[in-house]
Amino acid sequence: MAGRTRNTKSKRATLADVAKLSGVSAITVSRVLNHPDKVSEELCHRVREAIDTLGYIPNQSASSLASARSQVIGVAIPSLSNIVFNDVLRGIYDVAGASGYKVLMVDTHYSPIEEENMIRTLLSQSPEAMIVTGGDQTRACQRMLSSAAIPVVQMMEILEQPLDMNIGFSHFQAGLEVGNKLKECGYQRIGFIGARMDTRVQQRMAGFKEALQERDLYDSELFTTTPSPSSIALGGELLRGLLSTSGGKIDAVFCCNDDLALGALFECQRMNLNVPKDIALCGFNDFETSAFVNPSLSSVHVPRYEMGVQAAQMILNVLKGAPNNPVQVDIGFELRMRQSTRMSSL
Amino acid sequence: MAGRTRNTKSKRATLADVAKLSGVSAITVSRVLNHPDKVSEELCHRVREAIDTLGYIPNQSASSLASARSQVIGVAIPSLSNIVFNDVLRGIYDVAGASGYKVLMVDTHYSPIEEENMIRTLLSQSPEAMIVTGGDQTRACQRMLSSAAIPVVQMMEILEQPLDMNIGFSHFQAGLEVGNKLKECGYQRIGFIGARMDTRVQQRMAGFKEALQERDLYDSELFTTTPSPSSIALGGELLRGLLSTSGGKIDAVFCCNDDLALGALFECQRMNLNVPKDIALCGFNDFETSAFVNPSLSSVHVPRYEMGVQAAQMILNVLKGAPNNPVQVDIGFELRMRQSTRMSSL
DNA sequence: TAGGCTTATGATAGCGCAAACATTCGCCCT
DNA sequence: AGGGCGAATGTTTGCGCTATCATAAGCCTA
Repeated sequence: MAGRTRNTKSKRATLADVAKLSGVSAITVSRVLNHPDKVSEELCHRVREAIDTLGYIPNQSASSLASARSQVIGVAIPSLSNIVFNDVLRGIYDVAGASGYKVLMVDTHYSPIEEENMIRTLLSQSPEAMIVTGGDQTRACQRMLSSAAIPVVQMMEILEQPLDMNIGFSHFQAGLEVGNKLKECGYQRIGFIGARMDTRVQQRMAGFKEALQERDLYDSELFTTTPSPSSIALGGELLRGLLSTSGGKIDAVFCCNDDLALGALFECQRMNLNVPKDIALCGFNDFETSAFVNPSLSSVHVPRYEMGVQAAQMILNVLKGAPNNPVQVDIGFELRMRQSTRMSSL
Repeated sequence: MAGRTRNTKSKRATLADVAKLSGVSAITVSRVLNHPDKVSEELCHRVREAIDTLGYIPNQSASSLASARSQVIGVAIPSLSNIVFNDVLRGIYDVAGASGYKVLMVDTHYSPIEEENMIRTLLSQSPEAMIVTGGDQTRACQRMLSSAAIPVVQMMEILEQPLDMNIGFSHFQAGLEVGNKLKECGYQRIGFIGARMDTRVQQRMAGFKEALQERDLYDSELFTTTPSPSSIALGGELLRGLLSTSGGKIDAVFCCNDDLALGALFECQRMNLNVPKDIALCGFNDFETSAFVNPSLSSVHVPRYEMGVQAAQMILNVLKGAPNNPVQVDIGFELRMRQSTRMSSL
């Protein structure tokens, strides 16, 4: 019905309406809402009653305009499909929400151009702070963010030259450690499958490659990548492709994320390949499924929720005027080696 | 750096600044941005140059206040952890974003009380429309939504008495059909495990129960529920519990969602129970994993992304003044029976 | 008891923008 | 040539709120 009756001009109640009804000035009503300690209990009570009877809801636009405080934190993530960002978002929402901030989130679809436009849109809402993903914003976008003169957190990865604050971990290092681990396990013909290939995946791959090169185990033929978005289905396809082009002589594969890894695992099962005997698999991100699937999937665990929480906290600290807020936080990662990489001999 | 230099008062440029620099009146600049067809090409160009050099970004609060149009659509979902809502959100974002609307999303944590507060907050942003989940808002909340006099879509389920517009499907019917299907397959000792037990899960369970009762197959001992949020881990636990309390005499289990179902499946594998020979499993929501896991998991497919898309479209239609916009849409569902319920005899 | 202080409330102004109305100019028609 | 019209631009006003300053009343101290 609401949508149907918009013509009936029962204008939304304003501060002035509440003021009139409760017999005080408008500013007093404002104070009841924003600084109740500065108003006598009796008036406070009377005003609140008026607010209730009128169903008054403050107009945040007017408030923002008058006070230059929007109570909004802008967040830009590259994808809503990727569950990884979901967990981070949840952390941000939980912390920001608890402090009365609204979160205005945009999805940049992994495109710096789109990111620039979306961030411009976000900035038009006068956010008090911004949380963005990674460091490959366009120059124009970085300029906008800087001249907005608000706290900015770049998250998900550790950057050499952050715009302002930064939280994440080294994807290169993570890839390197996975590579080292697979070497340690004694695998000899080690492959890689990657999808989307955004900067973070590229860094993981670079680290992984470096680890393999160190013992001359790197074989470019065993590295398969595609710009397509990753999915379980794609993981199966990439694995099958890798097996066929390499003549099947592969004993371990690092998948750039758990979507691909699970897809690869399920595909192996359908091909009657034993994991890890015939082929070992390692993923990245450590989804809940990975710990429970059989065989359980080795992966790199990242404290995503925690990262969102801390990103928001860094913001709130600055907004509250905390003096020595950390500027760069390495939240780390953790290799979780499970059955999918256990050597049969062990 | 941005966060550190907020004191340097290089105030953000305003319309007036742009107007002065380009030698026109403020309203002309406004028109260049909002109704460029009403301004001569030459002026348009000059103004845009000034906008670029000043890095002008409009103040949406001021715009909203002056024009009574916020360009914001409010969305309330019960959980960010539940991937189900992710897909819906994505649909909403894609459609709303493409039409220049911003989405302000809140997470109500499955609590009507919290929902009421969050929706109050949302309404203070003067959204032009709202999309909320389900129909169990508090009375106060429903009153707020109605008196906001904006289009409202309640989504995820079909409601008897929607506040305004409504899109979803019948969870009762879905549960009923799953029950009928399992009966058809010849299962005799049929159980149910459910988590969270929000209204939609309750409806699924009710439909399922009705289907079983019809042939006297309902056994309350085989129905296990918990208010805890669902997870893969929990699915395993619930299944183990069900097997132990029922003395193992169960041949099929309907899990209220795919998290639980996958957890149950993995647990069966660890207990060396053959699915579907020893026990059949059916989930709900049809995650991508469900189609690829081995054995593949029967589930109820729901067009979530599509639902988000259509919810947003219904909103946009009303905002554009379309005359006969549908008020209630049943988006349906589809049973996808896979290996986890295939009788060995078939 | 005067002076200064705090506490509670109010009056005024202005945040940045767009709606509404006003003005100007050139053009067409008769 | 005069009236009428539309396109292009400008002026004024006010959206609803809060920052700022002003005021009034009470209270303490010396």
